[in-house]
Amino acid sequence: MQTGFSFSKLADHLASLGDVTVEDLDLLAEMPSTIAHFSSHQTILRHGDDSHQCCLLLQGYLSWRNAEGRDGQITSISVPGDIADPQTLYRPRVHGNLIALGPAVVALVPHRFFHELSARSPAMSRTLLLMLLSDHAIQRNWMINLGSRDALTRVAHLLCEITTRLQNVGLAKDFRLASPFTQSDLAAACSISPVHANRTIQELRRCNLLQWHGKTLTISDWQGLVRLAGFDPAYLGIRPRDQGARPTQLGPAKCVVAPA
Amino acid sequence: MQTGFSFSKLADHLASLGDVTVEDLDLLAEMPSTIAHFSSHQTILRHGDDSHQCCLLLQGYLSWRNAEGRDGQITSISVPGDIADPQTLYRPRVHGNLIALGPAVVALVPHRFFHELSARSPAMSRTLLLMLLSDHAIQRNWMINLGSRDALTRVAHLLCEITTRLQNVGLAKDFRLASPFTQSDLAAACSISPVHANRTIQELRRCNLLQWHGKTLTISDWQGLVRLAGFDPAYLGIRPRDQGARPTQLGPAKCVVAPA
DNA sequence: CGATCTGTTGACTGTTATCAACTCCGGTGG
DNA sequence: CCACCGGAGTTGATAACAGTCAACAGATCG
Repeated sequence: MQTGFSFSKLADHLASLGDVTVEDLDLLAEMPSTIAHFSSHQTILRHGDDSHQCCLLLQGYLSWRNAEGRDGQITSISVPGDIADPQTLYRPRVHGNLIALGPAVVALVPHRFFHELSARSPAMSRTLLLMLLSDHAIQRNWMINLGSRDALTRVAHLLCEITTRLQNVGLAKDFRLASPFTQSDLAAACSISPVHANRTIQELRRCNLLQWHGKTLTISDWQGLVRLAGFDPAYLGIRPRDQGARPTQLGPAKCVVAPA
Repeated sequence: MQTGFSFSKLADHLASLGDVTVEDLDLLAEMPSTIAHFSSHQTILRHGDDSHQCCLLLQGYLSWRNAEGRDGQITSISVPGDIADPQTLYRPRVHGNLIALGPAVVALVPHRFFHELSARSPAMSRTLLLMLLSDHAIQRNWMINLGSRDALTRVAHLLCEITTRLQNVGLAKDFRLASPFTQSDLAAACSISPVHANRTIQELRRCNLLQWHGKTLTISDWQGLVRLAGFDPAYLGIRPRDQGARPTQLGPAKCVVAPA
């Protein structure tokens, strides 16, 4: 599945959202892009910037944060196959800071490509819109997470969501997922203090719900975690895998240049 | 300004978001609608419903809630001129419960109208999209409100936002706004307990920032409230009033029927 | 004029933040 | 190879903010 850097995860993501045909997904093969690598906690987009390209995440995690660096609340997390900044397609001015959570690989795609794609394929246009709505639904759910759950269930719910979204693009097989982020990052996403995040994770470990060794997080009791979090994936607006269309073949991306 | 039930507030709202011409706004005059009145805490859309019309709020406030009735966290508040459920334009299945905050008057507009409007006017199509993005930005800001402010500044920030959005459609003149909602509603929007909301409001009163008598809330020290809340209206994506286009003339809505 | 909802107050409890210290680890440079 | 360093994880003590419970006052409405 790991054919270098490819757009297959974006294709998976789009296919899970709406009814797109194989022909639609094949249009993605023409996507022009610049591949960029970022190191942990590096700023990708700064508050107030104007952006004329989209950040398509290929590997790792990205976060939208209130402030730069390690500080500031995380308001959103992107997983591979996500377009981290779809809003800039319609309003280039960036609100908030887009920051890598651990090392990340991003494909920078000119807005023009998506606008032309929308013009050529009504189905793709609609699916991109559904992507925006899905983001919206995820945000609303984060609000509920912050507003009505305590630290333990909050962390549990976030992990359920991330895992489900990863699985939607073929990652987190066997409930084993990369965790290049720190406990403080997790705390920033759940709006709890790093110290309390640590205690919370210990509690989850003690309940034999998960293991977190090094840069790998293993969920040992998925059903238990789902029950604890009260997690219902319906809000994500995605369908079970392998029902949607898949592109006939997607080669490696046309890598124009690879800046640090 | 109160020419019966008109769509002028929607026009104001749209004009504040993007560059729409007077001709674009005139298209709204053809909007077919059914006027509906709702009483406080009445459910307008139930979780799981399929909706094929949009709820354009004419008077009062609407809330999206986690649960029906008075319970459940509020994830979003609509003010007059808002389309409460723009998501249903693209995904009819409703997530959450749309519930009136105090008595409310709503124009029910078939989805078809907005789809045809989008097809006829690219500017309107774009502006409707900007409306969606504005909702998104407001949500993100609520997350920050819940995650990084204490009860006092949380309530203050919410009141600043509501006031600004009301002023954007010509309401809340002189910082005097209708408050048909209860303290418990406010608590549900800030994710604090009703008791604590009460104490918080008393604190705001004690600081001479606002008065809340009966169903009218008066902000007596706007600058002070803004300072306390750390409120910056930039995220709303709206421009100062009276710069955008205005429709030539908008008569009363074609009122088809007025159910209770 | 009673019933119900809303607002108000006090006492108590509990979750979580904060502060501080310490360990462990990976990297870096001497 | 070792000493050092910074970041990350861990632990305990304390404090603050907010939730809960309970009771009552005032308003509103049938």
